[in-house]
Amino acid sequence: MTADQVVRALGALAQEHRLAVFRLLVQAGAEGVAAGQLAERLGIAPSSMSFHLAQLSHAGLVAQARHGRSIVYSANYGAMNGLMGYLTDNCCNGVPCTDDAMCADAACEERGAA
Amino acid sequence: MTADQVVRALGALAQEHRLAVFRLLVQAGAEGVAAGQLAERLGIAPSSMSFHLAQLSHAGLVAQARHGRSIVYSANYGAMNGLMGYLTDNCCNGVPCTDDAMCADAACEERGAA
DNA sequence: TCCATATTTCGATTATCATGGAAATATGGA
DNA sequence: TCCATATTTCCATGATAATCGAAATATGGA
Repeated sequence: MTADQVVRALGALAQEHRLAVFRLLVQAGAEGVAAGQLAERLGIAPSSMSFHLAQLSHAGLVAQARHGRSIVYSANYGAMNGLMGYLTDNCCNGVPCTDDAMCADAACEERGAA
Repeated sequence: MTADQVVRALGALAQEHRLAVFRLLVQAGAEGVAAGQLAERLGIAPSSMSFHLAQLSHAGLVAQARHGRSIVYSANYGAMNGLMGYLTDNCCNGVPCTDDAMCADAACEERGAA
């Protein structure tokens, strides 16, 4: 994952509505949620939701599939894990990890100083 | 960590120069790096660097300490770990973690479905 | 006190983001 | 074919972000 991709993924999640959308999609799992339902649940206009979904899609964080008249969105766990990996390396690289940090005790030992 | 704090932290990192700054600070460790050195290393104007450092500081991701005439910035690992924890919960909550995912095999078992 | 260094704040400019209504596109069913 | 539903694209608007030069603030030393 390149730094440019990381910036785009972070930017995609760095917005109240988009973070909420991603959380909903993660909770929904592989089944996904239709665009209209997302707009209704968050109380924003369909066109605004479409804009946000495009950003998430452009960042590779969500996948879309047509299902009848609806377009169903689902979370892309691979992209999220890639982002987490980059941040973990960033968080722990070259410095002793703190003891009370989840990032340290679990992830760092797993991945080493890669 | 509230959703609002998470959005602010993500937004702080979702910029080429600020992500680079944070990486440099993580590499530098507790010693930190002065504002002027950061600006010189990244090749941007001091005032621009000050703007970016203010964003990182406002998000709680960096700490600052005056050291003579310089102001030395250092990474706040606690805030970063808080962000990682939120994202980990977001990434794994309620769905079966994929096998090839770092986020899954290490962090999820550690934290459970909290 | 006076000056040089280090950083921030201010001001102006340009670019990008977020929003929703209106129109366009696509699908399914009568 | 015709219509209702679902979503996106287009358009205009207001808000926020990123940039840098210039001026202001703070520190240390002569």
